[in-house]
Amino acid sequence: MPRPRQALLSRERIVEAAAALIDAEGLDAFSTRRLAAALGVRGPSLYNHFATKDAILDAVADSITGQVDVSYFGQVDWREALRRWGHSYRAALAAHPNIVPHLAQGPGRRPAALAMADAVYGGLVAAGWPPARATHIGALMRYFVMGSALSSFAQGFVKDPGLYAEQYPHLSQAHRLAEHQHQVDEGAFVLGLEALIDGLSHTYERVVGPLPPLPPDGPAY
Amino acid sequence: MPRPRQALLSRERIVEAAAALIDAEGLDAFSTRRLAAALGVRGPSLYNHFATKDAILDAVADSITGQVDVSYFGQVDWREALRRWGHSYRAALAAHPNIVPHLAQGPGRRPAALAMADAVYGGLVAAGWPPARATHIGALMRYFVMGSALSSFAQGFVKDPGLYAEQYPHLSQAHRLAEHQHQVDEGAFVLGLEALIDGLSHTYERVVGPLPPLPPDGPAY
DNA sequence: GTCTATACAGGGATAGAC
DNA sequence: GTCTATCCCTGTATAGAC
Repeated sequence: MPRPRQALLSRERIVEAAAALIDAEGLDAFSTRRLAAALGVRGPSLYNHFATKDAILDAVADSITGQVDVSYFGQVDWREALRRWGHSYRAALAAHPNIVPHLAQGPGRRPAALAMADAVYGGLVAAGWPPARATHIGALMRYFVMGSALSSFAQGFVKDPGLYAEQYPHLSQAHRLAEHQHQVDEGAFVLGLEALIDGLSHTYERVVGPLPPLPPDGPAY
Repeated sequence: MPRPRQALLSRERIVEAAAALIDAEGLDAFSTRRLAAALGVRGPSLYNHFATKDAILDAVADSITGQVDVSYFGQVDWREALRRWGHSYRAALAAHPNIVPHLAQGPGRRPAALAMADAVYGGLVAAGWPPARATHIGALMRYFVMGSALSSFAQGFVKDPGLYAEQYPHLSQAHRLAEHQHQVDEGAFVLGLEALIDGLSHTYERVVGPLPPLPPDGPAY
């Protein structure tokens, strides 16, 4: 099948198939040859569209980051924007847990990651945060969401109860955690996110000035 | 060199050499053959001491987790213990940034990680936290420290200013960040850690009861 | 029980033909 | 723009020497 008049591959098709393969079989199963096979093509053909395997992974990561909603910044109070961004960010990663390990390794040159950082930074500065603090808040939120996604989708505690009995007295019930891992992850994430927002609100009042009370279920303001 | 009367290898020597190799050349350069060469031995010899390459990585990861100091729990106020644990945890990871990506993928069966989780959980419960919340707090702190270590030691923003100009209006100064990445990481980590502790203190007061004021530089209590 | 030699299947990436 | 052929490197299974 040499040189069809209509190109078989495109960056979009490759990214799409790569995401599907990683979602279905994990990062380890993702090889250039397997990806090519899924596209009805031979391995080296991919190199006409991407320079390296890593570039393909970056593109997949970026397409996921692009799904994070940062539109809240500038529309609602920064506390609420932070909350919604955190949930949207985590949800985007949760939809593709298998590439989170790659995603976590830095914004690098991925445009969507930079656009996200830009929106968050701009929104916080517009809300009154000093630029240096705005940078810090964007970073620490990323830390928290990334760590949460990574740790959550890695299998946490092992199922075997015998592993824990006696050795780790306080964790004797830990095998139960494996069954409820999802609830734990969710609970830990929400508790941490709310604690962060609460703590940052106090920092804001110390550094910038008083904050308006949040309406219980108010419209954008 | 067949069968020396004194064994060349031991689990300790392997773990030590593996950590050194990873620190020096990164996770990618870590192959069984290269590790064996560093130990004056051939690749397959390692399999007399570890079942898989991954088991070696787990052992390295565990030895690093083992350096985290959790002795504060039960000795000082839980807020202060959380603070010191966070710093110790992060420092341990910062000393070996290159294996953090592996470390981040779940406590799995690594004894030191379990011992750490046990100590934290026990300390928080002893301090009055309900068990479910104690679990959540241990998890969310791990999220934050892991995310921080991962994102920090991944190269964050790229050095090239041209990449940012125009495209991301608020980040136009971002190339400066690359130069000061370390300060940003440190500042973001401290800001986030303090916000978390502050926010959790309020949760404690809502859920458990009043907290004693912290002495400015007090002894253990 | 500890090492060496050998071998295999699979990986990422390149060169050159069509 | 895709192919084939090829290179070198990887993890690890196995068999045998001591």
